[in-house]
Amino acid sequence: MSVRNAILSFLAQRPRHGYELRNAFEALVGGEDTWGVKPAQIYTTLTRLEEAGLICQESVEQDGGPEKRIYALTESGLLELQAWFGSGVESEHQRDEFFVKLMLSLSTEGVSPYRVIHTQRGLLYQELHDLTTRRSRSNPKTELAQILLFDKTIMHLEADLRWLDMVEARLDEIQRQPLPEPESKPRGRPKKS
Amino acid sequence: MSVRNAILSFLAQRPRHGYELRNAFEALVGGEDTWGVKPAQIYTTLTRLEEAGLICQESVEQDGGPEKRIYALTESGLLELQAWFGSGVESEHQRDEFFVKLMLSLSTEGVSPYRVIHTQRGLLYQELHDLTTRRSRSNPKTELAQILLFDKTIMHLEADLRWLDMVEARLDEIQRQPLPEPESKPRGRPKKS
DNA sequence: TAAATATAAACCAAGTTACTAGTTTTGTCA
DNA sequence: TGACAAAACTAGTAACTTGGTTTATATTTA
Repeated sequence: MSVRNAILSFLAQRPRHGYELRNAFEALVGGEDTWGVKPAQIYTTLTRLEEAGLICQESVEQDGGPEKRIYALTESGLLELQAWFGSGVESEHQRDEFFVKLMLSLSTEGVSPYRVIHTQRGLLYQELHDLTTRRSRSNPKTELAQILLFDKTIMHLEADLRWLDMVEARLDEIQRQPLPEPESKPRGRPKKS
Repeated sequence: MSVRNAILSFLAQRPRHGYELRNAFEALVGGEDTWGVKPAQIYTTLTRLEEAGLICQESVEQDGGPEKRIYALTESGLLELQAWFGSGVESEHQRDEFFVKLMLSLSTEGVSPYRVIHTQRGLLYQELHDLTTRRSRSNPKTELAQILLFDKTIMHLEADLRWLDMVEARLDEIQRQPLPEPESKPRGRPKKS
């Protein structure tokens, strides 16, 4: 979704071709190691946007080298973009992979939930360390936006670590509660009872 | 990925058929409004897992009604599952849609970044309110796991809100910094230096 | 007929792997 | 000095994977 809308937004500034869009995006998010977007993704997204009528091919340059398909925003593309800016970004509510893993580890024999937590904590600390290092290497005079993005991720990692401690402390309690295992219900409309 | 691995984990307990797996998953994550998984996703995932050789059809029950394809875990499926439990869940590092939107709003005319922040804050407060309500309606004697999952999401939302304030306070500063227009890299073979 | 179990086929959107092919610059060697 | 290979950039295509949705189905039972 981000890449898609970013393309629309760049094309709202002026018509561009695929490679130009890729560079613009990478510059915006902070380069390869932050959000490396592969060239192919730009082009597949462009064709999908064109199919949807949100952009159109304006012209094809060919100054000696390979072709440059120049895309431009259509009216409906502009509307879509404005709708995006006007709406909020919903969080991935409750779809937490680690939570699922932890719950499953409680009901799977041969797997220790404490070990699962331990492993996860190790990974989180690792990621936290990497990010703080990279954050401290950034220049606040020119890369403030990047630093703020680092801060956001760091805050999330710290929250995850606090949560992990919380869960670990109450794991016995969770384990004592009945596991939510539904038995297969009988076929057909349920009895009125 | 979660659904996929959850299926493997359920099949590790005992062989089951599609609908049974769906019920097990919904019971685990807490029902429709938390993580509604459509039946079709279970079946598509099952066929993909079978193609990958991680599960196999053990038998087909047919007690009068429609067939029930019973799936079982294979050895390589068990290995895969253990690998999953043994590894950590990596966070979606730095791929933040709202950050992209905010940055784009700075360089798109006709869009106010303050408005974008305002809208997002409204949505976050809304989500926070909904979650705290639902959390308070849960029973800690029987749904402790669910409550902890609510807590995790709530902690993330709170972090997002704090971050939003932080960013808003420094928005002028960000705006004064040069927009990261893509720097064109030097072409050709790099100098030996 | 209403409501539930149980499954299948077709499709979709985001993103990846692997590839082609030309361009520009630098390094090196005969 | 001239030829040429090496390395990186520019620009794009095709095929595939993955996670998920839409829609349609048949069956059972109150």
